Amino acid sequence: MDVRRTTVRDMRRSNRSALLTTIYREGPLSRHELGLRTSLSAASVSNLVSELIAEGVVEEAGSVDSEGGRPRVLLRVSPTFRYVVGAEVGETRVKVELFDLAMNVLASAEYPIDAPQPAVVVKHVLEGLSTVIASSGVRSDLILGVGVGVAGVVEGNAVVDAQTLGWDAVPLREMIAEGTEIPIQVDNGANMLGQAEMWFGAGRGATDAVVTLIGSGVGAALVADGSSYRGTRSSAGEWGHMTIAYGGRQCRCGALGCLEAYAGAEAVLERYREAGGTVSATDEEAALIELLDAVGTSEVAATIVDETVGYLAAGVANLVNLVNPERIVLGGWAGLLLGERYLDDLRAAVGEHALRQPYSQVSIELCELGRDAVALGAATLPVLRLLRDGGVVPARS
Amino acid sequence: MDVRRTTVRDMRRSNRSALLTTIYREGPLSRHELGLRTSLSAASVSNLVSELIAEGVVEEAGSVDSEGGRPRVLLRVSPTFRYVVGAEVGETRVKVELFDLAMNVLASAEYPIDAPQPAVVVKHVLEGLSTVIASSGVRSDLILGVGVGVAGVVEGNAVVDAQTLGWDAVPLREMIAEGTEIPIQVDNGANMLGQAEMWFGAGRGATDAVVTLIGSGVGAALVADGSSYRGTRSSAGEWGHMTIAYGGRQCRCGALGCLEAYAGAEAVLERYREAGGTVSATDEEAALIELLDAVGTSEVAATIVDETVGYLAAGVANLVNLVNPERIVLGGWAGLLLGERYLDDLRAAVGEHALRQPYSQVSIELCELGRDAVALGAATLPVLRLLRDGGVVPARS
DNA sequence: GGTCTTAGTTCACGACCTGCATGAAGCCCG
DNA sequence: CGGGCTTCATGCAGGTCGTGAACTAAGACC
Repeated sequence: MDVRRTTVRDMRRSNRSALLTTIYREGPLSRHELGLRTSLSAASVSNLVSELIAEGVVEEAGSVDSEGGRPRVLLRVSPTFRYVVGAEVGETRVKVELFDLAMNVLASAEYPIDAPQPAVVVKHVLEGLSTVIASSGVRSDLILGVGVGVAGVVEGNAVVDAQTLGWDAVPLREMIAEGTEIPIQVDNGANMLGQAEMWFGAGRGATDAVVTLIGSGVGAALVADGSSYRGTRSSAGEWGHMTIAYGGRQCRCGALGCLEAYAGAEAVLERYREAGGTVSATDEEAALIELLDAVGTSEVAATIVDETVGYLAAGVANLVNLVNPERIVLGGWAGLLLGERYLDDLRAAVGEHALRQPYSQVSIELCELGRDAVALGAATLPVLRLLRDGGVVPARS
Repeated sequence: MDVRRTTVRDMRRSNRSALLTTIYREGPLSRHELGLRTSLSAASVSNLVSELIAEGVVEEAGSVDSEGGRPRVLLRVSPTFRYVVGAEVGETRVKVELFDLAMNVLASAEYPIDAPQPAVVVKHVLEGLSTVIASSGVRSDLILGVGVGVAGVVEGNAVVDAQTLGWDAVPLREMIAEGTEIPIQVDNGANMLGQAEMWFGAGRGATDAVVTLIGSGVGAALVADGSSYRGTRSSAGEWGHMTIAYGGRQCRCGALGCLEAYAGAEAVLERYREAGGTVSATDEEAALIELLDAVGTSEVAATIVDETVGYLAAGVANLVNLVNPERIVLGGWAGLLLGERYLDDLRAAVGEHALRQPYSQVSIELCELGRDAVALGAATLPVLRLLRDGGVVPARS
């Protein structure tokens, strides 16, 4: 099972955590409302809140008239109590951003890379960390932690397998941690983007959702009962290599008929070329835009795009049937390009593949944060830990 | 979120629950071991256990020599503390069984049905209940509850949609509850079978698993972090209608290329007939056996079976990739027939469709409880409630 | 200025778990 | 065969917690 709560002190921590999480997630709230939301007694709320205020985690933020009585004082998590850093490690760049607890970007640094070697990446992350600390003027001991989102499978803070980076068994957390006192957490980039959409984007309010990530390749982040589902060894969410066309096109993973071999941007362009279409752009994103823009004039482009929506719909429908989510978020840069133009077509096509019951319960939405939200999502890792610990910041030796 | 634990009394209930669950699931244990397992202090274990013993929930069961010290007294949940009933509502029969808490069958009743009308089913369940009570001689106020597994989608104890039974929006729990004082819980039959395999069959010990159910149709029960995953509105696990062959065979759900249209027993036999094969049996199960037995002599049969294993493997691989389970259990009568003969072939074929990483972390096993375990699984519902409540039996008015 | 309404706080109380000391029960060895 | 040893189990004092009820705070309305 999970963490056992046994002693009476654990209970307090758990209640602090519930309270703090509620304040953080559901915006400014009064003590009264907090009592209702957490089903704690007014006395306990008062008690805990005064403790949180004394520690500086929570602060009062104005008040609201109540109907003819004493006005209620609103509470919020103090944005400047601590700060967090998020880093994105992708194929082509390392991006580091520093946020306050309200997730405002205070500083940002970016380093293009061509050959993503672990040592180089570590150097850039640490360099970025120093840079954002310096340019924001935030005291480094006020930084809660650094979350790192990597384009690969992460198992317990080590990168186990990252095909696109060519990494295998890289102990990334330890490597970064050697260069700083600040706690490091490493996780899968797709999950981080999903986390960002769940907290601040199209996934807000949902507890059972799937955030899809359609770029050159295809992936997904699964959210079950309000928290990210990782599977037994953290590699859940490999949606791209789901067989949807048995015996079909060969995928770069080696198998036949994977969704990615039809709906990934690389595959879409390849299918277009095979069908006789041509694009002038060499950049994948520009090429896909070119293809999408050609739909009005080119029969071939129209067919390819139409088929792509169909394949994608089958993949989405499989998610709908299997996990019965309340929301599916279409994300990733290619997902965004397709979704902007064909979201309604996609929704309809999903209906043809999915069962009536789960289909009627799901809403399929476009992502809201664009492609650059990996660092934002990664920065939620230390925030999540803070909320889980009820605002108790572990002493740094 | 889930149930909030706030007061100090909830803590005790939660600890009782942890203790009782550990005793139930991990067999006879001494107080000392319980302390280690639950990370409760020895004093608390002693305290709680003596309470549980006084209430009759737990009993001592012999002792074991320790190395040169006082022997440890083993504790177990008293099998005769209470009793539970499980019922299976299928297309062709209603089956009711009465168990003690060790899940020994004490009495059983079965009613064949042809037209599964709700009223008839309710009558049979109630009749079965009286029968098993009478023939086992168990006092009816000692029966914790009746779990009912229905072949259809269940949302909050009401049957929302059951294609095979032709039901829609049947408030089954209320209907049964009108005829008895004993608490009723209704759930999906596939999930119940999954539950049975997880507790007593091939799923034992796994916390992230999928129990597949291959019969005439195809379904699955998802288990995440040790408990059944139901999705947002309880219809998760519709594995059979996952598209695996885009634009392929028409499924009875109306869509094209569903897994069920290839790997469900009905579809397999249909594909066999289309390919020119013939079977003499009219019963589906006998027919499938006939087909499987013909593999050695008939080219057509061999091809069909070979292809079936392939399609099924693609479906299983999709589960492996998407949810990264530690175990997949092949269940259902057709799954059992196929698995007995081709489990190794299936495992290998899954490897061709799944990613290396998650494939290496999963074990694919044959179910152990056969096809008749729905009632057993359903009977775990009241047991689960008992464990969750820490052995506190709600007073019946 | 009195009364009403709503928000938030204080405090005694009962309930809880833990650590430590103590009791229980068998083994080992002289 | 009895004292010491080891391991298991329990009783008790102490500290912590959330709750309910009484109480204070702060504004609206007449």
